[in-house]
Amino acid sequence: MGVTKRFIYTDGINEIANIAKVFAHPARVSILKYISEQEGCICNDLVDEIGLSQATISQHLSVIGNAGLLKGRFEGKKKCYCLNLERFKEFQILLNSFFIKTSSNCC
Amino acid sequence: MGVTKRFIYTDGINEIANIAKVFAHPARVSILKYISEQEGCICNDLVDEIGLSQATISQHLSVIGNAGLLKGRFEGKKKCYCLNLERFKEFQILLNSFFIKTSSNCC
DNA sequence: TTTTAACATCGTAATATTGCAATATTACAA
DNA sequence: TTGTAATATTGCAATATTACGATGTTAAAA
Repeated sequence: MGVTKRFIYTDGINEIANIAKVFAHPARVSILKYISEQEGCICNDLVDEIGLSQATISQHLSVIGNAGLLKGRFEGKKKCYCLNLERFKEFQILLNSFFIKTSSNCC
Repeated sequence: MGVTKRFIYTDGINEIANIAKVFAHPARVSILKYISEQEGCICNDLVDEIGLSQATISQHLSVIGNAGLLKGRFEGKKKCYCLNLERFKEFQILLNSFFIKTSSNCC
């Protein structure tokens, strides 16, 4: 018990859930918001900005990154994280189409 | 440790995360999809349809319900669950405005 | 009244997530 | 080289989530 039974759902359903999971933590929402607000590249100002430890921020960044939402490149020892806009739009479209398909009412 | 530090984020950020959390499990995505596909009112066909125990489905329904996404009423011993369309649209709008505000690129 | 069907709730086991300190790792600076 | 700043990874403690059996609760059926 305790494990999500992913195999009983369609790929489409699982995909929506996986996308949502990225946004399901305020730290990750904050990170995305902050990154998109910066003109230039940002690094771990996120640690100061958000107020979680460096380890924790790095962990959240990897969750966001694994979802394909980040482009990161090193500039010397600093790392620049940027939004992968294409993927981000893809997420928006997928979520929206879920909303649209799911908006008929039964009662 | 282990607790999400909600107090360090703005209400807006927490709200997005809370909304996303509802969709962050495939069972809940399935339930919403299934409910919206039914013409009339549905009950716990969800148990047969999805293949989780009645207790588990009921639990997920209460998560969805607590988010304000369900209208439920009893018809005899059966309970009819319907989408609260207004709230659902609200979710869609909130998520979308997050996407829009967050779509500028830094690199 | 008793039974039964349709849910809800409780208790609990299994697993996942969150967060941080400590410890790598990496690349520049001295 | 050695030191150091920036980030990643590891290990672990605390808490949350997921799932289900067992047990309520309630309303119709028998």
